[in-house]
Amino acid sequence: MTRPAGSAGSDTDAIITLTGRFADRDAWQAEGWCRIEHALELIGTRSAMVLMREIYYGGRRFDELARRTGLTEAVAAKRLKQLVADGLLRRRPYQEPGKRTRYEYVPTELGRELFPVLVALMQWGERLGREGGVELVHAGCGSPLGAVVKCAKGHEVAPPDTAARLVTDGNGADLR
Amino acid sequence: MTRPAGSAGSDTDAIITLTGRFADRDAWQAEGWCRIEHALELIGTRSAMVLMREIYYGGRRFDELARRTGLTEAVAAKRLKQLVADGLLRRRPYQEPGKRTRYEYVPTELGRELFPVLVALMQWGERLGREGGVELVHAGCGSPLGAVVKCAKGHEVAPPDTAARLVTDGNGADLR
DNA sequence: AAGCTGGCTATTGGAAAGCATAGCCAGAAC
DNA sequence: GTTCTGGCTATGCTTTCCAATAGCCAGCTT
Repeated sequence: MTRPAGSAGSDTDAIITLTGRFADRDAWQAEGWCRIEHALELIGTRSAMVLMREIYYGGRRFDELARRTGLTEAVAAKRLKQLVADGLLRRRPYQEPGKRTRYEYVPTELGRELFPVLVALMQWGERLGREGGVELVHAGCGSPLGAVVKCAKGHEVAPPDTAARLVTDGNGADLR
Repeated sequence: MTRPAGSAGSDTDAIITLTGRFADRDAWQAEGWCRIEHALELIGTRSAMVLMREIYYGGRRFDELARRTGLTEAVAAKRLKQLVADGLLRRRPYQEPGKRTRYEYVPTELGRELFPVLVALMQWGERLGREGGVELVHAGCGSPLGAVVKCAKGHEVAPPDTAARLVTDGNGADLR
């Protein structure tokens, strides 16, 4: 299908502004290139997300993580193993007196960098209107947290002020 | 299992600071209360996420959305229907000359508010090291976007400065 | 009226996610 | 030794996700 130029919906409700070669969406596609898809390959399951949530709440040990997420031990073990393999968590030995050496799961730098994703999801989940729940606040002033989109130079950016840019891999690879 | 007080891992790697009644994780659990889980019920599938991504890139019509996400038409139709039912998208009639009236999918306010989630995921996905891809930048200055966690009063907040707070539903309901 | 087309819908099947239950194993307690 | 326990591991099943393919239908064209 060839889309008549400029006819695909009014642009009054466009969210991201596509500029340059991106303006014609028929000329490129994001499949396989998309960083969101890459991210979802690692944390795209419910079990991975709720385990990382519990890690953020301070859970470290296997039985606590399994119990508090409501996952079965089998699912928790499998997913924790994968999160370690993917570099979000690290196994760290510990030993309680009179007990054998065990391992607890602590976040790596990559795991910590998931913070804005978790906060953004919690913020959006609040919008869904179900009352109650746990809210994150700034320990210093007590105000609730939110994720704000800013550019590297510090400007706050709303969706219409956003443009998409192609990043090549240096090997001359191109979109599509 | 009763966890000996203060023994569950060193707190040097704690991410979120739990205060007050939250300090004892055995006294509460997030299952069912968690806003992240609520959010994932709506956008927890890969198909929902990539469809919303294409909506952000400006895709509006069924065949374009299906084609650019790489989803089959059956999956795209089912997921779009669900996204409309959940209030992230809205069906808007359009008619091209000589064609019958059709519907395109435009984001609602709720759908637009997903922006920080998408940006945070893209930012984190970039960290995974795979080269290439589409990057979002500020249209004004060209710098790449990121999601920054701030409190309502405008302070930037790092994970250790974060506290968790219980929000009741006004009916005296409590955690667990 | 007949045909074409875009936007779905239905069916089938395979893969993955997740639950329930049971079993295994290293090592401390005894 | 033997027992006990926490942390997994294995097995079987159900559900959900998604691909592939085929079919349906409103209404525009001719």
